[in-house]
Amino acid sequence: MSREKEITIYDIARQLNLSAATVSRGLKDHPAINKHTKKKIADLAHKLGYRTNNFASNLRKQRTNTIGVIVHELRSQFITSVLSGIEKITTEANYDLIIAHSSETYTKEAANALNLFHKRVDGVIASLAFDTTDLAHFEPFEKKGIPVIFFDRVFEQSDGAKVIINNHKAGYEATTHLIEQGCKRIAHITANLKRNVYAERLKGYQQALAEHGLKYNDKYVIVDDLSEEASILSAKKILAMRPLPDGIFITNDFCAAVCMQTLKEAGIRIPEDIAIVGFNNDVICKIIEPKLSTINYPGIEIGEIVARNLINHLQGDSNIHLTNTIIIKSELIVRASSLRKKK
Amino acid sequence: MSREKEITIYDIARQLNLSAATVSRGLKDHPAINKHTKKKIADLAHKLGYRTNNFASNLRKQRTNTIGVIVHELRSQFITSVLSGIEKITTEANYDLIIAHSSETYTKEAANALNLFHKRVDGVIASLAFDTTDLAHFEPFEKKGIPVIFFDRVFEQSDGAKVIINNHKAGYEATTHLIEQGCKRIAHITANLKRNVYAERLKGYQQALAEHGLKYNDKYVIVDDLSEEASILSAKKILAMRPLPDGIFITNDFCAAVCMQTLKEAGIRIPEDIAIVGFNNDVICKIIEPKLSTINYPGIEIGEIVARNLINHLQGDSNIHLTNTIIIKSELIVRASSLRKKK
DNA sequence: TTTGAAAATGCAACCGATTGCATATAATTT
DNA sequence: AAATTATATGCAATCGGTTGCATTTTCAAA
Repeated sequence: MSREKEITIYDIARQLNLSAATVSRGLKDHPAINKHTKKKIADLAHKLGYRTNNFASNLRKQRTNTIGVIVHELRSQFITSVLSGIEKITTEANYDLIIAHSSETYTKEAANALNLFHKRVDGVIASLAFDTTDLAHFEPFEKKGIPVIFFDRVFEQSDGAKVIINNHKAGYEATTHLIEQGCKRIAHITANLKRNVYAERLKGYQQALAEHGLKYNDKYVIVDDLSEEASILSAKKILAMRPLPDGIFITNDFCAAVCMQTLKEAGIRIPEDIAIVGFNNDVICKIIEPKLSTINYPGIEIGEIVARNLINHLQGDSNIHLTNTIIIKSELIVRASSLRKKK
Repeated sequence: MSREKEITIYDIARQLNLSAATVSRGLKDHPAINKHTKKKIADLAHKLGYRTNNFASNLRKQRTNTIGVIVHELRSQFITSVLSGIEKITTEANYDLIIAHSSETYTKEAANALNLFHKRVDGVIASLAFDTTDLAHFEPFEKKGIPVIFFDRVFEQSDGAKVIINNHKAGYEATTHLIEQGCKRIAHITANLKRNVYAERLKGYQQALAEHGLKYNDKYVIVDDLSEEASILSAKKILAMRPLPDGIFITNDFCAAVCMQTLKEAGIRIPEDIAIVGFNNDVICKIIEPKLSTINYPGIEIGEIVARNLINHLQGDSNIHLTNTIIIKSELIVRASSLRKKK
């Protein structure tokens, strides 16, 4: 069944009475090759159903034209948006993608990194797992000069390249908005504070409170893992608080949606009793009742920018190590879940 | 920076006074190699930081250990679940994955197929775009004996391998459930009827109506593209129907969620005025108010089964062409959106 | 000690595209 | 027509692992 012989440049060369070198150059539009020769080569290649052998080519060129992507989770609207942006750019530039996910564990993340290293990817794009506390598993890449670029979940203090939003500012704006809507006791539901994104948002939340003369209270900060079960638990903790909070800034839309639902079931009116702001601008925001205020975090753009930068670096058009941090614009989107006052 | 020389089996061979052949065999645990020699090779390889060169290996072996996946859309809960299942299995079996998405267009799907063909994937997993009406773009694979296995969106009449659910039965059960809840005028919102999944569900819907003595009415069937905008329009069409339907079977949860919301805004009570059943069992079902009844379509399992079958075939453990259709169990999940009667 | 078989290892030809350098051919200048 | 310069093409080594077959080593049986 698979007995058809593969066509190589040697077959083409023989039939046209040329050398393999000429065919190779002709196929990739080398300037030294005559136009007519190129045409003949291209025509015959097409006729014979020639397909280039990337392994031979990679072997010789010592490059793989492959980019590795490590994400913490696949089943997330935000992440798939980012991936879709990355895919668009890398495909255009003729790079392959190997996508690996760590399911939020350091161990799998390190294993994935090692695997990509052995696969000899030309570059890596990564977003860190919950419990990753060092970048040792990325050192082999650094030693070999293989560029690694982080997005979203990063180490802000490291000097690696990264694409992020200003999480501090986003947290500040979300909280300030709640204050402006008249909230006095604002809770915050977030995730593992080892991760920059959550730590920064918390700081923004704290700063907003401070600037508006509200006292920061540990008890109003809940850390969970953003799963459905954890979100229900978090909502129950909120319900048990005395006095009850009148506003919550939740670091993730899905988590916010689940909380909202649990609160509603307990008879809380939103936004009248408790106003809520989420994070990410997931499609879920517009489906839940009332619609969820949130921070718009543009996944596709992030993906495109990350990929573009990596590829420019690989092609020598720019250097990642110079522009070490890129900050993408994010903004507050106000919807019904937090809107108490008419404008 | 990237000046460190790559270690090859020749380096190891030289240092141990062995031939490259022995090192090659030793590294892959060939039975003809002495245990002690193997140990020495493995130790030195590790010490020198040797990493195998897959291109050289692939070039020689004429296999890529790569599987191509073509899906119609990345940003879908169902699809990412499937991908996550595929990824699990292929990673365990040490295969790489190239993921391409067609954005629901035949043109991109064909381009992706061609690309994967040129990349010489060992096998292909695919789910078709809305407007794909033939499988001509998969012929090159067939000619070369490269296995292609379809899931979800397939041509049921083709004799290619496929993994699906019984869409006819699912449509029948969803509709029958609505009838049992007392619905008399049941509408159906679906997508491009060229796609088996939607065509079959429609047939199931029709059969259920017929068996329960309800007349089938063209006007109650709306075809859209499942986008947010289209779903809102569909809901408006429902609202304009006279008499108003009292039940809707919607072929996709996201679409159902958007419709439900639009209907609610128009003052319709769910399930009292209109009962609704969706499809897929997306997380969204449990977040929307009232919770959405749906058909459970287990993405991860589908992905695992598809991948497992393909890999078994590639490794000669079984033959895809023999077991040509695999039907996965799906089932109705009843939630508040369709529950009118107490049990 | 000799012999035969089993166990280990080596030889060398692949796989197919790339590329620095040399050579041949054509076009241009003197 | 000879010399000079472009323009085209070819030669051959290279990338690194694999594998059929030959050769060597080891070890038990004769």
